Amino acid sequence: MARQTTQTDPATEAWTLLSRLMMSRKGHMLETAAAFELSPPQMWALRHLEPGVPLPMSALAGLLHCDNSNVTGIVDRLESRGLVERRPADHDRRVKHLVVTEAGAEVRALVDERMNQPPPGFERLTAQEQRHLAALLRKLIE
Amino acid sequence: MARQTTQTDPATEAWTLLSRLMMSRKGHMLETAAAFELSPPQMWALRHLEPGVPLPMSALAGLLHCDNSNVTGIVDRLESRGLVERRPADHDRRVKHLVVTEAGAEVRALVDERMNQPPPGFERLTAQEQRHLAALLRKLIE
DNA sequence: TATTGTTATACTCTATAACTATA
DNA sequence: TATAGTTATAGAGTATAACAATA
Repeated sequence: MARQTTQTDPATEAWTLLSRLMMSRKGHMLETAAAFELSPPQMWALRHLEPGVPLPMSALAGLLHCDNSNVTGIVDRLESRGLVERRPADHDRRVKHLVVTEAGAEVRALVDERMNQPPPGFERLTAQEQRHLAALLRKLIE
Repeated sequence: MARQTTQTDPATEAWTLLSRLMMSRKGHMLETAAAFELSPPQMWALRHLEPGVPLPMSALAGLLHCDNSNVTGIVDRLESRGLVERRPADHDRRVKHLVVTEAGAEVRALVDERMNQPPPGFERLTAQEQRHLAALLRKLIE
């Protein structure tokens, strides 16, 4: 008779708890996007674009895990609101670089501020526990 | 002159690391859904439906953070594949209960197995660190 | 009157395939 | 030939508003 070896290993348990925590934040994500009249993909695109760092369309497609053809539409809508701009790359004129405008950087900062806000629950951990958690996650991510 | 008090508090740092970790799993989520020919919302719906536990459509809408009218279409497609069934509730015939079929339960189990797999990185933590991480997350979630 | 789920509508996201302009 | 981005197309997700059935 097999022993009960699948008692749920600690890595799987930690990962499952972690997934549950993130799932519980989906509402907050949608509210944040709606607060700035952004669709979720538009918000992620804006968050991936660092002000002052031009990014090729195809690189954004990779970050968003979608096809290049989708990025065209997502960027169209961000550009029509003046949040990002397209600029042909110097080294290869097929490539278009995306750059965040000043207005885009402002919205992006507000979005980031809101999304980086730790969810309820963290205040139940002591400062030392919070630091320990951060240390474990750093080691996990490398 | 103000002191540098915003050194990034540990809760925000932990939360930011945590968000980064989950974002890095988006590709895995999309691949899992695609492997079972499910759209992301269809996969989430199936994961929210516990076999043997009937759930009203409106409750699922709440869990998915979307409007009731969306659930109609999402469930239509799951039902046409024989993964879930609609059943009028006894106590209130306006309500329709969703129940996972046997075929649905099988797909759901495979999806769960794949999604619960801890991502790369966990093997860099010792078993004790993994247990500690799980304990901190349990306290965080309550 | 209020609520559950559906339908109608319009917009966005999504992948695929075909196209363009560069390389 | 190959690649970056666009366009065309079809299907799915999304919210809003109007509706039917039920409470």
